[in-house]
Amino acid sequence: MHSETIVIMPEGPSIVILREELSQFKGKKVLHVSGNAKIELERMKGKKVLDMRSWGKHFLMSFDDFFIRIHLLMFGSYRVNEEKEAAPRLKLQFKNGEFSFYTCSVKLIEGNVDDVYDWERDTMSDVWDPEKAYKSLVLEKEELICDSLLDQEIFAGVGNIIKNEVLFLTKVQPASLVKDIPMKKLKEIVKTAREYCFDFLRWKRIFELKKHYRVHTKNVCADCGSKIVLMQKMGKRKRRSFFCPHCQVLYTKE
DNA sequence: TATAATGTTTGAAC
DNA sequence: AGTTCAAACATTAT
Repeated sequence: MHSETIVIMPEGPSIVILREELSQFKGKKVLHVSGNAKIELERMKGKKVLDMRSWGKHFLMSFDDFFIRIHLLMFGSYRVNEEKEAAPRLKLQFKNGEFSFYTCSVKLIEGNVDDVYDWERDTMSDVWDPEKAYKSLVLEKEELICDSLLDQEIFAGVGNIIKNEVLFLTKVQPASLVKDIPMKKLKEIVKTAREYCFDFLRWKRIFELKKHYRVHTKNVCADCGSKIVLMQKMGKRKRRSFFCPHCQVLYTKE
């Protein structure tokens, strides 16, 4: 029994890693439940975790007639076979070990995950559907592309780092309106979002993610040397956007 | 030490 | 009544 830790940067790929680390408890019976989550904890006691899945930034544990949805939000974390100082929000103990979640959102939802989630919307899923994402994206005419990329209904799992990196890779400025971006470029954004999610996953696994940032938190463009622009609260989501004003195109109505 | 960050939900205000 | 927006939540590194 060894201990594992850490989720920071809880975007979709990090939740895939979380799910993999906890999969050792899939099919196992819950012996003890504790934590300060405001749900009926007892519902899990003595029951088997039938499945563990993820959808975007959601981690899902299925039981007989309900499932638990965990969202790490901004500051959530978890530990396997060890504890932090802080009180766990949810702790599950099994014969073969235990895990705890901290400062996260925990919900108990009646029914089956398949009734709630469209797996084709999850950028990390085997059945992710780029066509579907594209069709939803083009409808968001009046949105800024930086807002649409963070829309979990379209790109479940994409977070702010992925947003900034994808826009850099596709050479689009975050303040471009969706309706002003050519169809071909929108398709490239969809494709690149998916690909970058898997690059993020690969680098995250080997603790090399930050090393590969091209624009996020950077001061100087790696490609042209221009100063990277940081806008603190861009768009309706008010998130940080980093971009190179030289390499990235601002699409406008003209 | 004050600040800010990878995110979402809630409820007030219009 | 529907939309929008700010506040709330809460941890950790810099």
